[in-house]
Parts: sequence; C-alpha cells; structure tokens
Amino acid sequence: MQTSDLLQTTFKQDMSRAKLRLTRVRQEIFDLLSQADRPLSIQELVSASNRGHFVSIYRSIDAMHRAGIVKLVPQGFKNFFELSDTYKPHHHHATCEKCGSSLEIHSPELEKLMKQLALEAGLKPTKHQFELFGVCEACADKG
Amino acid sequence: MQTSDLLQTTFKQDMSRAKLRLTRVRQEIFDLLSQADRPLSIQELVSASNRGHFVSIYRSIDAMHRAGIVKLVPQGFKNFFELSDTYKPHHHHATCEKCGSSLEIHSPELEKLMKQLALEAGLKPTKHQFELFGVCEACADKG
DNA sequence: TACTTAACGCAAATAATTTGCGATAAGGCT
DNA sequence: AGCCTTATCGCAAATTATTTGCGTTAAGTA
Repeated sequence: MQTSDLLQTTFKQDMSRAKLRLTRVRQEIFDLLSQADRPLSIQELVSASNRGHFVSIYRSIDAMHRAGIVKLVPQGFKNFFELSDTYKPHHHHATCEKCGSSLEIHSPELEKLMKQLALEAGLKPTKHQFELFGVCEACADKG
Repeated sequence: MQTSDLLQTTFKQDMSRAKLRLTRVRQEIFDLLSQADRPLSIQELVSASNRGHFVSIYRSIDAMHRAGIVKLVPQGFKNFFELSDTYKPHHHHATCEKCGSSLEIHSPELEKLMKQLALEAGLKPTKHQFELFGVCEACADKG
C-alpha cells in the first residue's frame, strides 16, 4: 500500500500549502485513490478504509477537494472522486453501462475543442466534466 | 403556462407509449421543464409546483426519466433535469461558476468527436455527459 | 357514466450528509 | 526527544435527501 515517492512528496507539499495536516485518514484516502484504476465513491472509500469512518472521510474528501487534490467525477446519479490532474494526467472516462468497466480517454482534440467552446460562450474556462457511456463489445455479445 | 401543441402532443404519445398516465403532476413537471431556460433540480421543481409534493415529484421524475422523456444533467454535486433531446435539440451547457448563468452549447464537432472517441474505446455509444465551467466576463470584471 | 387500477399524498422508514463537541494526534518549537 | 497548540478524529445526534407502505383519488377505457 505505498504510493510512488514523487507523488507522495507532491501530496505532502500540496497539503502543507493548503494548511492541511497530513493525517492517517487523509493519507489512506490518497493511497486508495492513487492505486485505484477508476474513480471511487465515498462508500467505496469508507469500506476500503481501515481507519476512516464516514464522518472523517466526508470531511477529508471535502478538504482535499477544496485544496484541489482530488476532483469530483459525477457519473449518473452518483458522485465519484479521483486524484486531480497534478497527480494523474488529465483524462476522461468511457464507461460501459452494463458491466461498469471503464477506460480512460486521453484526447488533445477534445481538450482543444472544450477550450474553444468555452471562449465562444464568453467564459474563461476553469474546468469541464465529460463522461462517455456506451456498451462494450463483451456486453453487446451477451445480449 | 401552456406548452406548444406539437411538444404537448409528442409528450402525450410518449407517455402513453410508456404506459404512464398523464397526470396533473406530470403535466406540471413537463410544463415547468419546457419553459425553463436551464436544467431544474428536484427542489426547484417542488417549490415551483403548485400541486406536487416531494414524493410525487420524485416518483414522476423517475418514471419520466425511465421513459426517456427527461434526462439527467449532473452539475457539480447536484443533479438537474431537463427535457430529453426529442423535445429540445441536443445540447450541452457552459455555466459561469460565479453567477450560475448558463448558456447552451450546440456543437456538431463535439458530437462527432464524442462518437469517434466512443468507438476508439470499443463502446457502442449510448449517451454522454458534458458540462463546461468557467467565469463569464461580467464576473471576471467584478473581480 | 361507471370501472379498474396507476398514481397521488400522507406518514413513516431508510439513507445520505452535516454539525457539535470532547478526545486525540500532527506539526512546530524548544 | 518531549511539550504545546490546535486541527482533525470519531462518537452521538441533527438535519436533509430519498424511498416505501398504504388507503384515497383520479386517469384512461368501455
């Protein structure tokens, strides 16, 4: 359960910059998110955690979110979290509606287009949410 | 508080096709959504509604969502609803983080790119969520 | 107009999230 | 290393959001 040293160092710096203490619960959240290959929900964090209880996870995730360390990924009716772009290259998700499997999307064109659309709308772009849904081949075969 | 006849007729047909009764509450939700210039939350629907109580709005929105009449628009931590593409041309939103004002985005390039990305990910595309955030000029000026 | 039953709306259960507060431990300072 | 200060934890409890049960009402059909 150890995160790479570089990420760990950045994490420590970011926490300190935000005047947040690097507690066991927060370290554990960070480790869980950095090892996950997809965004995790609060529930998943709680049940995967050894130390944190609901309340602490809520408060910690909130603090880390405000500090820009984790970001929100809304999928359907539920919210998920993952490490922000500083820790994980900026990307989006292509998710199968049937089995829930999820692939990362890395697309410079998409990012360029987003920026352009924001400007056309008269907005100085800050962020965007983008989630792609469909049915993967395995599930399509099954029926 | 009347919706255009064409939309109203389509609505009636869609409801009947889904074996859903066109009740007062559901009619009111439909009217509110078709007159709104942005997605509405459950809370907004309830307080704008004369007849519906929380429970009915929840159940009706759920039924209309499953019938494909309304769609989910997650923005940040909250969920909003608007009429689906049958009633309102497919679009996305560019929202100002400060004042909450929201503009519709219509972009064929974006849609084409989405489809392409889905295929590259091995998914038969069903839907996508896309929300753009930034700061509008008025808010940027204020500081 | 009468009949059948889906949907309403009340009450109450359950789930999700937030708040208050005393106890604990992170981080800075000897 | 040990001490101090105070942010954070974790419990209990409040608040808010959502779902369920059930008798009543009204939409759709003949």
